[in-house]
Amino acid sequence: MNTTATHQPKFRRRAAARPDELLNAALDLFIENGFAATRVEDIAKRAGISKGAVYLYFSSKEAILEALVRRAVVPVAEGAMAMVETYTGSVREAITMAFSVLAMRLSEPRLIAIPKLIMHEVTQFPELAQMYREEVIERAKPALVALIEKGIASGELRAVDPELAVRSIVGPVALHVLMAEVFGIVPEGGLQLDKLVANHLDILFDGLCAEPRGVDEGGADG
Amino acid sequence: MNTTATHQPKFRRRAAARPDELLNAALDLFIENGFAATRVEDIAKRAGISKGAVYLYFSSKEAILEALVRRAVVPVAEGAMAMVETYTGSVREAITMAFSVLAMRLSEPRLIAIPKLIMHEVTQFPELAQMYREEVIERAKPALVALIEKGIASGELRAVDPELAVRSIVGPVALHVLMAEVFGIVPEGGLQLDKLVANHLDILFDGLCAEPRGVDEGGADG
Amino acid sequence: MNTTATHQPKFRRRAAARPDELLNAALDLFIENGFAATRVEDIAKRAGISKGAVYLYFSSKEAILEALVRRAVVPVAEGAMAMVETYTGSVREAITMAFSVLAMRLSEPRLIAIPKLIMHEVTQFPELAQMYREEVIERAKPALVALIEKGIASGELRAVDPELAVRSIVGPVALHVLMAEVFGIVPEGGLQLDKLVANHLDILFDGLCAEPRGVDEGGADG
Amino acid sequence: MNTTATHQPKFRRRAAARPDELLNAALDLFIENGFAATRVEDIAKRAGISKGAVYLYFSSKEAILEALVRRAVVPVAEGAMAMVETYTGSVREAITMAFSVLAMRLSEPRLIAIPKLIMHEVTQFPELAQMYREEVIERAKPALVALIEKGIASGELRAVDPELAVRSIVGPVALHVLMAEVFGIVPEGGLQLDKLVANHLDILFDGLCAEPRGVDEGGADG
DNA sequence: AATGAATGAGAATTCATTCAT
DNA sequence: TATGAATGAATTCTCATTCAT
Repeated sequence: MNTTATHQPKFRRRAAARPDELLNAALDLFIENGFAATRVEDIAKRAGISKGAVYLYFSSKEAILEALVRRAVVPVAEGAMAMVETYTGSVREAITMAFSVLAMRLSEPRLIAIPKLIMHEVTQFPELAQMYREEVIERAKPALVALIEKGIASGELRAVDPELAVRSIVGPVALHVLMAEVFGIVPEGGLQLDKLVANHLDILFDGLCAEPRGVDEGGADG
Repeated sequence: MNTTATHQPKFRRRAAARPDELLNAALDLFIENGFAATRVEDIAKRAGISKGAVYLYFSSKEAILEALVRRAVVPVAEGAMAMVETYTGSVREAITMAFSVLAMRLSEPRLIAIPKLIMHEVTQFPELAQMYREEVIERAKPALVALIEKGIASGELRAVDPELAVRSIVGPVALHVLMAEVFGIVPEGGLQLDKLVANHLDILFDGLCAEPRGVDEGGADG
Repeated sequence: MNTTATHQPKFRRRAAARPDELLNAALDLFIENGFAATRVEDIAKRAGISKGAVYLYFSSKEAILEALVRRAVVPVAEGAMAMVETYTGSVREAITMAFSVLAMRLSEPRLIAIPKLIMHEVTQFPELAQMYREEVIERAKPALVALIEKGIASGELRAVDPELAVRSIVGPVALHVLMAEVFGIVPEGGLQLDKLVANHLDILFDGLCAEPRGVDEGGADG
Repeated sequence: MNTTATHQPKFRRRAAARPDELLNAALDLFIENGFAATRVEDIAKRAGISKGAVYLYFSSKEAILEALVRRAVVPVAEGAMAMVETYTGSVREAITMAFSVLAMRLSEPRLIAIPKLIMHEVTQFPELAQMYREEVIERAKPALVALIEKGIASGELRAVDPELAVRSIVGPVALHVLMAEVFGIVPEGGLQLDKLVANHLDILFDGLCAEPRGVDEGGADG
């Protein structure tokens, strides 16, 4: 937000910081109570300003929701899949690495909150889902698909359908998080995403079946 | 409406059917517009009765939602995993069979609608999620876990973490449906759940990796 | 409102009478405080119902204003100038008669209130003025113009511009009322519209009449 | 905007002109949108200053309206009817002359705007109407009444009621303007006040003039 | 069992006005 | 003088729920 020479205005009250503070406050409350059940006044109060002041920064409650998603979407879209595209070494390593990053991100409550929020409000505001799809999913998915295609071409992977394989790769992690967030099904000891990822990658790459493999069943636990 | 000469035929006399008709109407509307945006009067109108009459059958709008979930939950919970528990033959066959049933169910709009609805409204009504968890998930999951444990014990499967493996099994399908329902990401030609399932089971059982395998049957296309 | 057989529903609360009661209440308050300063709740209270019930009958506050004007406009438009069109005898008699009717109408507070209301709110709701113009003015004016034209043709009146002469006929009465209503300039003893009309007609006709004049230069065009 | 190196020129330094600039801006906006629909910020923006600065010059929005009327009222009241009072020659000439001045004034949008504004806002701010009455109407009217009385006394005019005759004189012009301003009824080719005045005076005087009549019954009362 | 008129709490939004800078 | 961020009172409209009929 700052450019280089840092002695940012201090007069102008704090107009510059406000929008972000408001979005943070709104995100907290939307997560907690949902969009509909959150009153503009609540957002204002949590941000430490008055109800009216909110409208100095956002034209409506819905505009807050939209800005929230947009703000979250931009950085993800930017650097997100860069690493996958520039991987060196095996596909297995690349995906493993990607997952370690993904797992880390999914553990940050304020990041995972955005897709969750979209899930909740998609009925009322389909444009949010569209924005998320365009900015995040449609960028990340091709990167993974390309990765798989390269793996197949190089002979590292079997000839599976790359598009659908992406579901097999990402789905278990998504479900794990969803179960926790929506249905409150959390393993003892917390999400333990790393454990899930390890188990999942093991299955993913080497298969569930024991027999056909000559080598190393080794297993799931990290 | 009539006052003195009263012997109104009033074709509608199947009061017993009413609750179900109301739930059907409500489900349609909840799916379409979400719970909050659906007015009780809309439900009444679609069910062909008056707004006031709704309250003869349900004590509140929320009670309708709850009844909706309860109604959907019971049959699923009952017969659902029976087949898995009584499987004969290999684990691979059992899971494949289970998936073919699951895929069929997920294709029925009125069935998939329920977990979707819960996803949307869980913030407002956590008890719905709890009910679903208790009645559906907590019954289905142990069945699958047991299946995997048996497979491991019999040597058919490698020694993975059974709890987490369930995510690897179900996750991709869940994600596929979620992508379609929430983000509108539908493959050309429709959901094509069968194709996804085939590809997924192939990966699941035999792994993505080509090399270690002696046999490569080439995979994905169903 | 009634058709012939009169034993109107008495159940249905009193839905049939409500809109009119509401309009009456609204008119009173709009006159007293203006449109903007009248709260919907005030209207409801005066009509003896709740705020919410107002919206069962009118979709918005503005809709009330519009209905108010429309209601007032219809009957005026209907029978209003019929008498002028079917006059027998001299133009002087016809206009004199018309004025006696007009004066009577202008004395009814609830009738004069409508154009006053329009005057006040025309800036916010130009469509009201348009409606009034189309329904009332554009019907009444041609009737008077025609009357004058006939008078000129028959030699009873001098050759003045009929369109503009209408202003000379109606203007003084309008101004009299306006002065009273807007600026509170009321002659001692009340409006005394009859006295004004008598004086005005006297002036008007002894200028309009051709006879006493030796010369008739034909008048109006500058 | 500047922070440390402060010697802002700030070209605007004619504080003395500000109130008038504000009133001009306000008048424009009040005419266009009405008092209620005009925001203080709009006035400020049009006057080229900040919202807050408005309150350095006027204590409230209402005070602006009041000042507006007061400013308009003073000059009119001062020189307005002087000419009528000092007329020489016939009453007919004096009134004709007065009308030519009046017509000119009524054509100036910013002058006619004031009584229009009062008309619109009189319900909310009756004191405006009172001010206008006292300062403008109550000065102009007596001048005209006196004029007529003199005319009657000198035998130039018939014995009409002078007070009421003023309505006959001014009313048509007022109505003409009102029709245009409120109901949008404008003759083809614009207001054409001169044409109306010519026609009106023709009608007016050949009724007011005593001469052509053989008999003078004296007229007006009832 | 059924109606639909009526209620009233509740929330978003606007804008005149204040005040720290 | 001047700014513009901040305030908060005020008002429209919605809709779940009740109840007289």
